[in-house]
Parts: sequence; C-alpha cells; structure tokens
Amino acid sequence: MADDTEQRYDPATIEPKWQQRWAADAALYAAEPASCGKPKYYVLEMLPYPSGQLHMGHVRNYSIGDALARHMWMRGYNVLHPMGWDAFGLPAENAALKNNTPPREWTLANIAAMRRQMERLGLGYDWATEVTTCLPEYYRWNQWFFLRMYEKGLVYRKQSKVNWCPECATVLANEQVVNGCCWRHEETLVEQRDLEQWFLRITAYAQELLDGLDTLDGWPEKVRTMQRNWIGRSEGTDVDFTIEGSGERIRVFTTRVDTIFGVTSVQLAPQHPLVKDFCAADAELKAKVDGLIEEQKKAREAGDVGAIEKHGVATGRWAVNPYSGEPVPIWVANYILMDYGTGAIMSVPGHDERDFEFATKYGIEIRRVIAPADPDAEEPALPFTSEDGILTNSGEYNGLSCEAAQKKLQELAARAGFGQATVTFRLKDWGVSRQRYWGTPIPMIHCEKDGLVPVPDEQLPVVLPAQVAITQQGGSPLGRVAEFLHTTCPKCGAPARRETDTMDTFVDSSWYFYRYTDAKNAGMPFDPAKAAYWFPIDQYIGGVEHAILHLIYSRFWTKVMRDLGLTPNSEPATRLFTQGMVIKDGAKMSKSKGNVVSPDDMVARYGADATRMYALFAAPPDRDLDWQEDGVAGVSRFLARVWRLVTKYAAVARAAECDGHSDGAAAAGLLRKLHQTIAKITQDFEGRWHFNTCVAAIMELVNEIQAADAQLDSGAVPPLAIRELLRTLVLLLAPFAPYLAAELWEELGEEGAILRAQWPVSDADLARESELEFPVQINGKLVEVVRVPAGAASAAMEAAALAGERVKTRTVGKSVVKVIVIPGKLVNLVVK
RNA sequence: GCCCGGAUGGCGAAAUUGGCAGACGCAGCGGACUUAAAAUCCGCAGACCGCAAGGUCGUGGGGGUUCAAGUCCCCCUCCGGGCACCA
Repeated sequence: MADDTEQRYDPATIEPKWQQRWAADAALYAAEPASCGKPKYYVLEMLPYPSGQLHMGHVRNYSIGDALARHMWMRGYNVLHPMGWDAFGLPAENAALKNNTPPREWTLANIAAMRRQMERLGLGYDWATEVTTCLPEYYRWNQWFFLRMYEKGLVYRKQSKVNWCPECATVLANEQVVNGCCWRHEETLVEQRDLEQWFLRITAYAQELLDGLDTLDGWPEKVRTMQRNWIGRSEGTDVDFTIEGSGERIRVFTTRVDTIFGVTSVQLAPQHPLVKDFCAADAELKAKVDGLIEEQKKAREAGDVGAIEKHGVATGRWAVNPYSGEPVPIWVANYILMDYGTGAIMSVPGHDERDFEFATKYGIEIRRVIAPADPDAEEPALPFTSEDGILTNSGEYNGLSCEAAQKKLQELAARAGFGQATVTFRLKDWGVSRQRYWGTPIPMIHCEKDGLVPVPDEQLPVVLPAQVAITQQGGSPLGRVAEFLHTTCPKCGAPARRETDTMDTFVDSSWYFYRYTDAKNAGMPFDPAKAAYWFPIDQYIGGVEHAILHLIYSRFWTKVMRDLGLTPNSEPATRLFTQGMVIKDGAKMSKSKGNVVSPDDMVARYGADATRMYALFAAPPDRDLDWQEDGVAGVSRFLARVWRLVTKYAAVARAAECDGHSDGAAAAGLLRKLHQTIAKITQDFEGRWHFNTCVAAIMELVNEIQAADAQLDSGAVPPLAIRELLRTLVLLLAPFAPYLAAELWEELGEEGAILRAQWPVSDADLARESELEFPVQINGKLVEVVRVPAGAASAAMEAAALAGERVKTRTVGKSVVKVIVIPGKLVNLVVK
C-alpha cells in the first residue's frame, strides 16, 4: 500500500498535514506592527453571516482574496488579512424557534463550524484579529458610537412605518416580507404600522457621500452609479402656494420652476398634514382619501408602486400661485409620495408625463408654457418635457431659456419670501430600530421625569440578556425580560425603563474592518494610531449585492469616525472589487432551486487546492461563474501532473549546483516560457485580476515542460535550469494552490515557508523571443506565417513576407498595390 | 420605462492597445500501455465542401468605418442584474 500512495498526488494527506503545521505557526499569517518597516497592504473580504455552512460564493470570494494576500506576502508586504463574523440577525432567532437552541449557542456553533471549513480550505487569515459582532466586546462599541452620534445630534426618534404581520403579531424585517405577505403566513397581508423608531442622520452626509464617489476611482463604475442614484440628489425650487381663505401655505418642491405659469393644480400626498385638516371638516373627502391611502398601501405591498393607476380627489379648496396670483384647485393624488420632497407638487400637465396623464383623466386644464428654442420649429406635442426650450405664456418671462428663467424665478421667490432654490435627496435617514432580540441593545433609558437619557459610557455594554424566550408574540422580546427592562435613571435615580429596540445588523458591518486593526482593545473601539497605519483598506472584495446598503453605511460611518477624530480617512477603501455570482445549470445556487454544491463535498472529493483553483479558473472573477464539477476534476488532474513532474525531478533539482551553468537550446526555450509566465501572472495581480488566464498560463508552462520530458530525462537540460523551472513553477502556484505549493517547496529542499519566499521576477532578456513569427495577409486574409529574427526591421519583414511560398503563388499575375507592415506584428498585402 | 452588464465551438472560456479568432480546460474521438479496466501518456478536434491538396463560411442579427473589426460607430434582438410615480 505504501508504494502505491507514495506515487500518487493525494490532497487528503498533503492538505491536513499542512493545515496542522500552519495552525501551529501563529506568526505565519499574522499582521506585523508598523515598526516592521515593510510597506503595508490591507486586503479585506466581506465577512460572512455565520449560517453554519460556507457556500460556493464564499469560496470564490475568499479564494480571490487569499490569492491576493499570498501574492502580497510574497512581494514582501506587511499584510493584514483578517476574518470575522456578522453574527447578529434573524436566522438565529428563527433557529431558536425551530430547534429550541439559544441564538448565542447556535451562532457560536455555526462560527466554529465555518471557521473549520475556512481552515480546511487553507485560507490564510490572521485569527488573532477575529471579530465576532454578537459578542459584548464588539457590540459595546456599537453602543458607544450610538451615544457619540446622539451627542452630535446624529441620532433621533420619530414615528415611522414598520411591517406588521397580524398573524405573528410582530414586526417583520423587510426581507421577511415576500410579495406583500408574511414569509411564515403566505396568505397574510403585511400591514404598515406606525411606531416610534430610532434614526441615524445619514442625510447630514448626503452631499459628502455623493462627492466622495468622484474620488473612488478604484471602485467599479457600476457601484458608484448605483450609489449616486440611491443618494438621488436633485436641484430645484421650493415654492409656497397660499390656500385661499385660510392663508395657510402649501410648500411644493419642483425641479421645473420655469414651468410655473403652466401650473393648473396643486397635488398633495394623501398623508399630507393639510389633508388631515381638510378631512376633519369633510367626512366624504376623508373616505375618498382613505381609499387613496389604501391603494398606495396595496401597491406597495404588491411591490409595483410604479404601476398603479393614478387616482385623485379634488378637495374643493384653492391655492394661489405666488408668481401669477392665479388660484388653482388643490387635489389629493395617490401618485404623490409623502416621503419625498415636501409631499406636495405643483402640477404642470403640459410639461410632465405624470401630471399630463392625471390631468387628461380628470379634465384639468393643460397649458403650454415652453416652446421650442427655434422659432421656426413645429411645436412639439404635449407633454413636452425637455428643458431645451424658451418660455411662452409666462408673462414677463417669455422668451427666456428654461435655465435662465429658473434662476430668475428662484431669485424672485427668495426676495419675496415665498420660496428658494433648494436641493433634495432621495437618500433617507437610516432607521436602525429593530423590534428584535438578537442584535445590539440600543443604549437609551426612558425616564418619566428626565425623558430620554443615554446610558453613561461607564455602564456599557448594555448586555443582551441570555435567558430570553423567543416566541411569536408581538413586540420586542426584550420588553418581556423584567431584569433587562427595569433599571434606574442615570440622572435622577428613579425607576426607569430601558429601550428594548435593538440595532440593525448593518451597524455591525459598518465599521468592523476598523476593529480588525485592534481587535482586543477594551478601552476604545480601536487605537487611532493603529488604524491610521492600516487604513485605508487597499483592496476590499465582496459581492455586488452589497453595492448600496453596506457600502454606503460603511462610508457614512467612516466619515462620522473621522469627525470624532478616530481616523484621518474619509473613505474606508481605495479599491473595491465585486465578484460575480456562482451559477449552476443557468441559475444562482440556492436551496430552493436545489442546485447547491457543497464546498465540503468538493474538498472531500478533489481537495481544497483543486476546489479553490477551479473557482479562479472557470471564469474571470468579475463575471458569473458556471460551476461544473468535471472542471474541478480537470484542475485536480492538472495538480496531479504538477505533483508528478516536480517529484520526478526533485532530486535532480536539489542536487543542482548553484554556480552551475544553465544554457542549451532546450533550457533556453523553457526558461523563455517560464519568464513569460512570470511576467503575465505578476502583471495580472497588479491590475487585471484575470486569474483564470493566470491558471491557464501555468498550465501552458507545465505542458511545455512536460513536452520536454525527454530532454529533462536525458540531461540535455542542465540541473540548474531544472531547479529554476520547478522552483519558480511552485512559487507561481503558491497563491492559487497553497497546499500543493507548500508540499512541493519542501520536496525541492527549500527551507522555510513558501509564503516568506520572494515572488519571482521576470527577466526580460530571458523572456524575449529570438524569432518573430508573424502572419502575412493578402487583402486582410491570412495566407501564411513566416519568421524573421526578432527585432527585424519593417523592410526585412516585408521582404520575408513577399518571399513566402504561398504569397508568391497567390500574387502571380497580380499587382501588389500596397504593403502594410506593422512592426513586430504582421504584414498585409493589398493585391489587385 | 430608465441605468448597467452580457451574447464567441458540444460546454466553461481566451484574444490586455483595431492586427493569426477559439489559448487553457471540460466533454468527445483515435492510438499507446494493460489479460482487461482505471489511471497515465501521445494525437485529432469551429462549421461546411473535398480522397487529398485546398477552398468557402464563421464571434446574437442588420448596416457602416478601415489595408485589417470579436474589438470602433449606428440600428435591432435576446438573456442577466439594479432602480422604478423621486416631482
């Protein structure tokens, strides 16, 4: 048996052996202090939710990050490559309900299981900096930040809508609402209820979050665009209309104040406070408005807000256009949103599609106030929404361009006090309240006498109680834990009540990457000096599904931390990479589709190296990856070939004299290929990241070495060259197949960890081709391939092309009209 | 509806700056080794016509620019993702 296994590449023996050695070497993947003098490199992969099972998306994400980290270590950098757990969240409560396991136990067991999976995959993390967000040592700093933000006026409370399942009698997170129904009760419509909620004032940073995107040129344009749209900055004008009779004002927001003379109604959102007043005196109106609210709600629940038919109801009131003095009717309409702008609009049916649709339906006047800039042009049909035109039917403003009119009208409004230029953002403040158990308790106390009182710093952390019955009853589970709920007011000492909301888990992931730089700090979230050394993150890697929320929150939190003096950086990461999804049989891997491939299975069958390398080989990292198990088998076969090749010549390589001589034609060809491969892979690590072609390049190199097996065997290739070939091959493999590389490194008699070995440098002289092989085309079609000595002049190329056998037979009796020579590339003959 | 990706052999893909389309791998076929198989090694392999030499076509479709287009420009189709009454 021994003989047999000795001859075979066996990841099941190699990999656990090295896994053990690496686990015993605490310094191997450890970040060094700033004093080490090396340049720093912070490579970060998004931390996973500890579901208990790594999936292929994780494997892909971490294989990319680990390859980069290993490469940077070999380039001599001080690398921070940490990992942690986004450990709060609903699944733990669901598991508690289902299995009667406490969320904490369930979560910690899952973390242990996933960490074992990661270690088995050979991912090189610095576990000394591990961060687990559900532990008080971490979440106390969430509370600390919350209090700092409270002091800065960045935290406030307000009434807000929540999803409520009447069957569960509890609040649902947005993700638990499926097609407008409760995920547990698929027939039960989710209701919107008003609750007092905590908010973080992210909108205070809206402009900066937008401007910062311009500096993030290391981020994918797609992500920046998505964030820009999400922030949704829009410049416009606030205009106050006066209600006839009462003298009350309705403030509207418009981006097209130049169309003000085309206003033929004012439209209010059904939830607008003035509508409530109108309804108080008019039961009939109230019934109709309630109907509109119901329609909006239904549409929102059904998830097609944009598709609902426009409905409205006239209030019978009139509002006066402050520019023209003209009264227009006030309507309430279901397409007006209370939470954007002022919840009221001026309706200009002549120049807005939605207003046009509404006015047509209800017979409201449609007026043209913008004419084409070219007086000879035909008047375009209404609604005419372009801003490329001049004002008409607009009194003294007639003839002005839209842009000029906007400016003039804004100035007038400001002067006369009925409005001004203004900027509106689509971005809303961040509601962080969750009526949930498994999250960070919000560190606030409700006192009868003193009102809202923050928990003093010295009383942090507010610890999540361990013994909590997770039930499906309504309200926050923490509200039913007497020991937690009842406390005393820090100000007056009287009995008081703790806040029972917990924080959104996006809070945890908004700053965890700072904690990695100083994970054990008990006195601060982190030491600013340590963070200043490591930040910004040099490369952040994760799924594009986090392009908006997580990455906006993280940017916001960084700016807050900067303003607290904790970091000099305004942005957390200079470069962001978003990898593609893992697909199988044409669909994203998911339990419901039954197309999930377990990483454990792959590792058991083919080994960690083959699994990881396949994840890099099957597609470029930014594209979707189609998982084909036969492909993993192919990579595994390739690794076996490498193993056989290196072990076959290991003894020769070990014995090679370092001062020996390494020439010979066979060696020159192989060394040329070797140095070309080094150059290709090094270059890819520096920018393009097409690791699929890196793996292919290594395969080509191995194919070529193997094709020269006879020369290697016969001694035609000097031992020193063999040594360089194999040694470098193993080094190139190290970021992609770390176990096999470590094993073969040792096999070649090298001392010390391959991770500490120097990344090979391509020698341009050795890489250079001695001959140029170039295509000759006739009229753009390939006719022949000819050779000239490398570096030959254009004239030599032309001569060689014209001397080609096939070229000669093809040009007989014809004339060469033109010869195009691209030096070093090709020759094209234009022949008639 | 708007914004972003993408479409290349039987399959995953490559072609980095407009310059030999299909590298590398999978599946397939033929051969060597073997009593046999597995494993391994060698070879073939875009489609069509042809015994062959060779030829014609070919990167979702249509048009264009160019000596030369998978790559650039215009129009269109399909697939994936994001946003969606944002005033």
